[in-house]
Amino acid sequence: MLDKDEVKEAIVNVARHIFSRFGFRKTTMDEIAIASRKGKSSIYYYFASKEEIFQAVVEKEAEIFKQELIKATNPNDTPAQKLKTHVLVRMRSMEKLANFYSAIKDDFLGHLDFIEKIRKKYDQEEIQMMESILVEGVENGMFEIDDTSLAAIAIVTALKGMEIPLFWGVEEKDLESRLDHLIHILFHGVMKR
Amino acid sequence: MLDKDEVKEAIVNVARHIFSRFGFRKTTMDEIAIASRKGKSSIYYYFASKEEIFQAVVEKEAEIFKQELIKATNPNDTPAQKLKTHVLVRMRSMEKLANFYSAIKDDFLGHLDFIEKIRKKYDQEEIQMMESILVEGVENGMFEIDDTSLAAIAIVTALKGMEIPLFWGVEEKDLESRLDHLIHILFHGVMKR
DNA sequence: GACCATTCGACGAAATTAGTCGAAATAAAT
DNA sequence: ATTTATTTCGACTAATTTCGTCGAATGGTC
Repeated sequence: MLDKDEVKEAIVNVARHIFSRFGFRKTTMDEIAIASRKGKSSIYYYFASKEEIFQAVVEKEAEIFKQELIKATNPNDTPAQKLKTHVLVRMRSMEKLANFYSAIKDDFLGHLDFIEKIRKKYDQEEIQMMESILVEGVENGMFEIDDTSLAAIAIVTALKGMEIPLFWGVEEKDLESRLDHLIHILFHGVMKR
Repeated sequence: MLDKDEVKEAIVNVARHIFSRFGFRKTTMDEIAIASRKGKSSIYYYFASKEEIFQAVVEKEAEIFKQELIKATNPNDTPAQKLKTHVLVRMRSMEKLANFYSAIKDDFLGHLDFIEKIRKKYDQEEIQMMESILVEGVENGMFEIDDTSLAAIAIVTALKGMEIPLFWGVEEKDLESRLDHLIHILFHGVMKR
């Protein structure tokens, strides 16, 4: 027997696929119900509204990115290696996230406030992850940073602001060198000479 | 000033993108109008109904496949090389076509007759292209076929029936060898020893 | 000006959809 | 066994969306 939260999660997973394919407006509650193999009222039993499911989906999307970040990071890596992994994962998932957001961009004009709220929360977590990498680097003597907190904010913000097209259409084999180049630009001031 | 057919084609091109992204049902005439930078009535001035645009889109989709086939074929190639190119282009575009049809598969249950009609027309053209390759091969003395017409039908039908998943997820580097294998299976009885 | 080709916004009838309601089924508790 | 709480569902409605129409406006050509 499935616990309530598990059913909710199953529904969110189904909804995630449909939303990311068709966007908010073009996704119907009936579709979500059918794809979840549930009656429509059952969906409303777990979620108060279409927006509430969507909110859960966005949250899940952010959570998945975070998990990928954690999974890809090897604790034994040097801080420099961790930086590279972080950037790599972010760039990879950026494409996915960009697809997701472009699928819904037409549906919300302006009032994306709750999405921004979720983003902000996960941005802060990402900044913290980044800072712990930087702190480790400083302790190791590999990095030279006065204010790691500020530096973490600067780096994550820079990554976030980075235009994705920079990486679109880049061949897999060229990605590595371009990544190195990017990291060089970003972290040149951080590494100890 | 644009001629009437050019405007129609421009609209079809716009509609093609929207239909292939959202399917038939989830694509609205207003969207097509806005994306075409036309008033909605103007769309209806060129096309009688949503289905009529869609029909034109399907036709265009098939036409594009045909053009790709023609473009990829080098007249100076040997018949054997032409066979390979034909199979390669078909497999590549199959993926695209499959995406297109999967986007609309839920919208029409059963009554896809006009789509089948268009397909049939283009299948016949493809069979003729195939036959001319076979005939050339026979004249060259490279192939040994009694009834080229029948052989062309058999080969194209076989290609059409081939499951796409056979090629999905296959790495680019492995594609070549798998293709050779397929061609060997398909054309073994045709090549002169 | 008269004529044709093309464009358009506004409108209505029909279809779709978000969310509700009451009830049925299922499990848990007494 | 009976009550109670949890979960499921189809049918319904009010509000929105959407296809296709209508009549008019625009602009070019004779």
